[in-house]
Amino acid sequence: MDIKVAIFEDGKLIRDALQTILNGTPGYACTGAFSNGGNWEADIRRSQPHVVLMDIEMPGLDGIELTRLITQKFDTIKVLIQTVFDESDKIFRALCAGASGYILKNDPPNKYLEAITEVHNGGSFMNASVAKKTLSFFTHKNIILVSPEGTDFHLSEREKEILKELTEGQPLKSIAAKLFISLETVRTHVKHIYSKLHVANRTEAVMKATQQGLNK
Amino acid sequence: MDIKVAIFEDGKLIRDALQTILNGTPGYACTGAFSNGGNWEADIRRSQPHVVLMDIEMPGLDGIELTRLITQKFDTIKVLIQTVFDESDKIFRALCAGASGYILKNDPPNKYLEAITEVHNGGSFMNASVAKKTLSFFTHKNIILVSPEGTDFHLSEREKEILKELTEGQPLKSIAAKLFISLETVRTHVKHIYSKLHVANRTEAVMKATQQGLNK
DNA sequence: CCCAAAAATACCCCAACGGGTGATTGTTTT
DNA sequence: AAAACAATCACCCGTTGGGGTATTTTTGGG
Repeated sequence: MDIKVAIFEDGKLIRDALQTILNGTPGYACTGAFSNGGNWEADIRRSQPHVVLMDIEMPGLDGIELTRLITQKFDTIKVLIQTVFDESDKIFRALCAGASGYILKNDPPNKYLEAITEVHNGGSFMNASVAKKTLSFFTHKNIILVSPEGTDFHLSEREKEILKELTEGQPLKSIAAKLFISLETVRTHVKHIYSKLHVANRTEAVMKATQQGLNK
Repeated sequence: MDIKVAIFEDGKLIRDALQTILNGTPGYACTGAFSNGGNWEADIRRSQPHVVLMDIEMPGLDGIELTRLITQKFDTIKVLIQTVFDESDKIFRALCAGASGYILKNDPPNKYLEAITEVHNGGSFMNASVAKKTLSFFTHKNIILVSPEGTDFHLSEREKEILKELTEGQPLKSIAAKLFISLETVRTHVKHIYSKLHVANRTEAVMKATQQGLNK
C-alpha cells in the first residue's frame, strides 16, 4: 500500500513540486495539498494521510501550532516538518509540538522520500544540520526534566496547596497561619504527602514535586 | 589527512574491534584506545584526536562527565557517543554534555565511519532511534532549561560537595559519615552555603541549587 | 616571610520537624 | 448503610536543623 501524504505549504511552487514528486513515485501518494491550516481538520479527514509534510512558516495558523493540533487529535498521523531554517528558537518549540522528523527545504527529493518512509515506519528523521542545531541547544545547559502526567499521586487539593508552600521553604508554622489552620493539621497533611510521594522528608518531597511538576 | 580518532571504551573486545576497523580503513586512524577516563587529559594530549568515540557506560568517571570535561577543555574536539541504550534518561544528560553525535553499539561499522566523518566535518550524527528517543523527550516531558553560568556563588569545593548531598535529601548525619567529618562541621558548611546562596533553610537552598544547576 | 582572608573543623542551645497514635466531622463511593 | 477518603485538631517523643561562637589549617598577596 502506498504511503499517503498530505502537504501543508503556502508556497504554490514548492507545494506543486512536492505533489508531483510524490504522485510520480511508486509507493507514495499525495492525497491532499493545502496552502494553510484554516480548514485543517476537514482537510485531514478527507485526505486520510499517514504522514503530513508541514511547512513551519505559514500565514495564519503556523506550522508549529498546526503540528500540535494534528498530533493531539490524530495520534497515528506522523508529522514531518520542513523548514528553511534561520531562526533556531523555533526548532525548540517545534520539537515540543510532537513532530516525528525535521527536514530542510533544500534537501533533495530522495531525502524527502527517505524521511517520509522512516517516520511512516515509526522512526524519526533528522537532517544532520537540524540535529546539529538541536544538539547545540542542549550543549552545556542544565536541564530539569518534568514529567507532565507521569504518575498521579492522588494528592488532595489541600495537600497540593500545602506541597506548594513546602517547596517555597515556608516553615509549617507559617503555612498554618497562611491557611488559617492549626500547626498540627499542617503536620498531618505533610505526613500524608510524604507517604503518598513515598519520601521521608521535606527535601525529597520538594525534589519530587519539582521533577513531577507538582509545584504549581 | 586521516581523521584521528581516540576511543574510550571499557570493553576490550569492542575497543580492539573499533581500533582494528579504524586503522584498517583508509582515511581514518586510531591514535589512542583507553579503557577508562582516569587519565583523560594526558590521553587526549598524546593522541591528539579530531574525534573521540565515547562509551556512555564506563566504570569510574562516566562517559557523560568525561564528554563534558573534554568538550569544555578542547573545544575543537568532537565527541561521538556510543551507547547500548536501555536507559533513556542518560541520553538527555548526554545531550547536555556537548556531544556531537550519538550512535548505537550495534550499528554496522560503515555507520560508525559515516558518523565519524560527519561530526569531523562539523556536522552532527544521530542514529534514527536515538533521534526518536530525543524527540519523544520533547513531546512527553516538560522541560526547564537552566542557564549554566548565571551567577557564581563562590562555593568552595567542600561546600559544593555538601550541597549536592543536601539536594539528595540526605540528613546531615549521613553526610558527615559519608565525608568522614563531624556532624558539627557539616552544619557549619551548610550555614556557609545558606549565607552564600542568600537562603534561610534547606528547602530554599535545594530549590536554588537545582534551578542554578549546582546539584552536580 | 608574614599576616589576613578563606576554608575546614568543632561544640552548645533550642526551635522545627518527622513518626506514631488517636479522634471528630463531613463527603464520596460503593 | 458501610466503607473509604478528606480535612481538621491534639499529644508525645526523639531526631534534625538553624544560629551563634570559636579554633585550627590552608592559602594568597604584600
